[in-house]
Amino acid sequence: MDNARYAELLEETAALMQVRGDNPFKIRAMQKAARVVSGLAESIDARLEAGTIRDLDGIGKSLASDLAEMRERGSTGLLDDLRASLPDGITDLLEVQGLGPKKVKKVYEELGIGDLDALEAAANDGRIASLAGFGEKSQARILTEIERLRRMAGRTPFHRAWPIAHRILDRLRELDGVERAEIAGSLRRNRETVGDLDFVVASTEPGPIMEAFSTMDDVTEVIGSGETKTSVWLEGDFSADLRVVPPEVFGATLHHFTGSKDHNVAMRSRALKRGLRISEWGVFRVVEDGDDELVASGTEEAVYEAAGLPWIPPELREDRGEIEAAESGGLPALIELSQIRGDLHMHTTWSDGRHSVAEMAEAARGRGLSFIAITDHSRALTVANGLDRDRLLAQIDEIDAWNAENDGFRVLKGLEVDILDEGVIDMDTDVLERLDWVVGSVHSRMRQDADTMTKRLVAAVESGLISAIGHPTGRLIGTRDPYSFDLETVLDACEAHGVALEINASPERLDLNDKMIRQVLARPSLWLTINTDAHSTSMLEQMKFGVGMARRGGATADRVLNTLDLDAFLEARRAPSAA
DNA sequence: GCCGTTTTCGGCCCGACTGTTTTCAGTCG
Repeated sequence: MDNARYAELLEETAALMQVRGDNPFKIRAMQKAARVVSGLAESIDARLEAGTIRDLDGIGKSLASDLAEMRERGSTGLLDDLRASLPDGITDLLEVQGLGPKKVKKVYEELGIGDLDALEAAANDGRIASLAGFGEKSQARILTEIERLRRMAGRTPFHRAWPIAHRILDRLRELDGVERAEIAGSLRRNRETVGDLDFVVASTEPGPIMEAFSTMDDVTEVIGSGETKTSVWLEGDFSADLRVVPPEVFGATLHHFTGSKDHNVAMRSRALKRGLRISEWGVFRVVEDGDDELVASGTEEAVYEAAGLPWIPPELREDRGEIEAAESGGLPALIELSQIRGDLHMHTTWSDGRHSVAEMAEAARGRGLSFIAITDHSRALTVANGLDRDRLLAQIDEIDAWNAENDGFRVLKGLEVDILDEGVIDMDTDVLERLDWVVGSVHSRMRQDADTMTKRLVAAVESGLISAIGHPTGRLIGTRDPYSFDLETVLDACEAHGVALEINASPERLDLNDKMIRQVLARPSLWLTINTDAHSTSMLEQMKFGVGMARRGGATADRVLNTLDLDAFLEARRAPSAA
């Protein structure tokens, strides 16, 4: 059973426990376990077998036996009981904004409502408003929220949220009285999907700023507005929160709204043990029989310092051990965009790109890179005008000619070669051996079963003809699931043959993701590469998204092949040569 | 249910905001 399934079962258990009204601390323990399991690089199965399951933070005696039972029969006694006593669709009700466990319990117990359809019907005929604690407004809100829930498919993919967030940020920064404005929330943490957008602004005059925010073009509805906080719905069914605070508390507020929630909870309970209290208003020393004393609030660095910690990069703030690492001086020096020297996956007009080899080279040089690899598609990808043998040979000549005329920047000869069925490489070996760098990618028959796909990828790696695996899971965030295969088995092969794993920086892909990056990092001999897969000069700027995902995975520059200078890179890469 | 720099019991983050309320419970992040 894979970790995601364990996490689902734990989450379902936690959700049902909420509706049943179980001890909130037990529920929190269950939720934490789900988070730990889903973020774990190694498999739960392996941990259970090795007897090391209880070494995990948040997994005690009871959860260890729950996990063992899940492995054995796909459920637990507790989960069976919960499922038997509550209707199937009841956890869907928790997805309705404004309905929490208490209210769900109430509508279920008093009206027998167990799914969204029943809730909608009850709201339509007025039964909700007649319940104690509910009223006309909550009933109307439930209807609009159900409608919204049915329209949207969960969290917003990063690549959709990012441009909108930056447009709003730019507007906020132009407003009078705004001293600082930043994006917070999961977008700042570079998560691949975001629940909503969060903005933090420093100003002494919140009123006009919140007014301007709530009347922006994109706003379809104001959800709420208080003295310091405004929440709105935006076009496209996702929400945005704005918090406006005095400049002297900006750091504490930015920290608070960057989250994650779990990171904040962990920070706060840690602070409590040191006689400190942390809120969005600052770090305070708790004073008995008096006002708590402000210790820090201006910058995030000061907040962490007051808590006895170094600043923790947002990408790591998920309560997955980063606080302990910070405490022991073990935080990784995460890779930064400025450390990237080359881009090893991009397309030109030779296949489906919009710009020529020379244009891509000039644009990359203009961005401060010192080398790129041109990796157009191979012939199997006919829809992308893939290169056959002769056209690739002609491109090689063109690149040689460009390099001969240009100093101080190098264009490497490459190919994004299709990995066909059974791992067959879609180009002649003698041509591949003339290339500097070959990205092997799967673009066809993606729905093969895990065993077939694993063998296909392993065979491609074992050919010796590829330098890296491109967008290794094939996923498109929110659109196409990753194909199923066993990453660990493929990594075994990559270790044996010196093949690198790509972090494809295209924001629709972000592939590998953070968890898989950690799996790669756990094997010290493996290299990562971070590449844009640019199909135009402007797309070269997407490198930052790949770096963001690498940072979430905990990657340091010394594990990323394209942070090396050209000579070191050429020395370290797998040069294509038949195995 | 988990956990330990006030250890094996007794705690477990914190504040803003809303709606239904006459002082606060519930939700959210």
